Amino acid sequence: MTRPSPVSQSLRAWMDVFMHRSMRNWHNFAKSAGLSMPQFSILMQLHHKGACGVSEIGERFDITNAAASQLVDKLVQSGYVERGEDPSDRRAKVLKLTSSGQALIERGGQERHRWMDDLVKSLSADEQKQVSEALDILTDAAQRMEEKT
Amino acid sequence: MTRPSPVSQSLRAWMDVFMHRSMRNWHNFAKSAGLSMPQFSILMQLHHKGACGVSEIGERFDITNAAASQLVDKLVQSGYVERGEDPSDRRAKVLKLTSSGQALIERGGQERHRWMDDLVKSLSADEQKQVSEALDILTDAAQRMEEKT
DNA sequence: GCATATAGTTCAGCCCGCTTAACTACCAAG
DNA sequence: CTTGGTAGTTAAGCGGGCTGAACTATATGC
Repeated sequence: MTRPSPVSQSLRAWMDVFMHRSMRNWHNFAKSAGLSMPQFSILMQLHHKGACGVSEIGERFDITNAAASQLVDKLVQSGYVERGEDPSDRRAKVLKLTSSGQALIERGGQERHRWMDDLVKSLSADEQKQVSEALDILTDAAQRMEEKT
Repeated sequence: MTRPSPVSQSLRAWMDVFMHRSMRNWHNFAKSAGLSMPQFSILMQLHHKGACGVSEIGERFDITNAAASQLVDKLVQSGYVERGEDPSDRRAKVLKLTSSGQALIERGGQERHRWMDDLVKSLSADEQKQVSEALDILTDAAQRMEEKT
C-alpha cells in the first residue's frame, strides 16, 4: 500500500467536501424537470460528447440497445432530443439535443454551479488566477483520460 | 446577468467532467454490488453522518417514511445495515452500517481513488504542485463558507 | 445474389422505487 | 387514563428501467 501523493490528497479532500452537495443538486434538478436520472444522464451525455447513435448510448450506460432505444424515445417525446436519419448509414439514427434540451442542460448548470460563484468571490485575484489555471490542467487531463478508455 | 469570471468557468468545466466521471464510477460500483443507487446512497449517508433513524433517511432523500423503511429493509436483508432498538425511545430504530457495509463503502472509495491517482500520474511534477496548491485553496475557502452558513 | 452482421424498434414480463392509506407501538401532556 | 402526536411497518397500486426475444431494415463480404 503506497501512500497517496499530496496532489491525490488534495483531490480527495476536494471531492469529499463537494461530492455530496453537488450530487443532491444534480438529482433534484433532474427530478424538478420531470426526468428520471437515466434520462437526464443521457441528456448530459449528448451535451458532453455531441451527437451519437442509439447503440453508443447503450454502451456508455451499459444497458441493452432495447433499453437505450426506449429511454431515448421518451426524451424525443419530451422534446429534448432529436432523432434524425444518418445519411451515410440508413440503419443508424443521429441523436442530438434540441434547443429545448440544450436550454435545460444549461439551466441545470447554472443552478448547480451558482454556489461555485460565491466560492470564487471569496478568493483574492491572485488565488483566482492560480485556481483557474490549475483546474484547466485537471480538466484537460481528465478529458484525455476519458478519450483513451 | 453578469458574465461568469474565468475562474468560475474553469470551475464549472472541471466539475462537469469530474461529476460525469464520478457518477459513472459510483453507479457501476453500486450495480456490481447488486445495489440500486438509492440503496447505495443510503449506505453512503450512514457512512458519512453516522447512525440515524428511518425518518432522517426519508428527509435526506426527500421520500416518504414508507419508502425509506422499505429501502432500509432491503439493506438489512442484504446484511449491510443493522436496524437496532433505540433504548431512549422504543418507537425509534437506530440504523448503522454493519462491518460488511463499512467494508463495501471503503472498497468503493478505493476504486474512486484509483481513478484520481491515475489522473494525477498523467501530470508533470510542476503541474501536480500547481494543482495541489490550488485545490487546497479551494477546499479551505469552501470550508470557511460552510462555517459561515 | 446470398449469407451474415449490424442499427434500431417493439413487446411481454420482471423488479424496483415511490406514494397513499391503514395499521401498530410508543411517547408525552392534560 | 385519555388524547393526540410521532416512529415505523405493511400492503396495494402505479410508473419506470431493464432484459430477452422476435422483428424490420440496411450494410457488407464472398
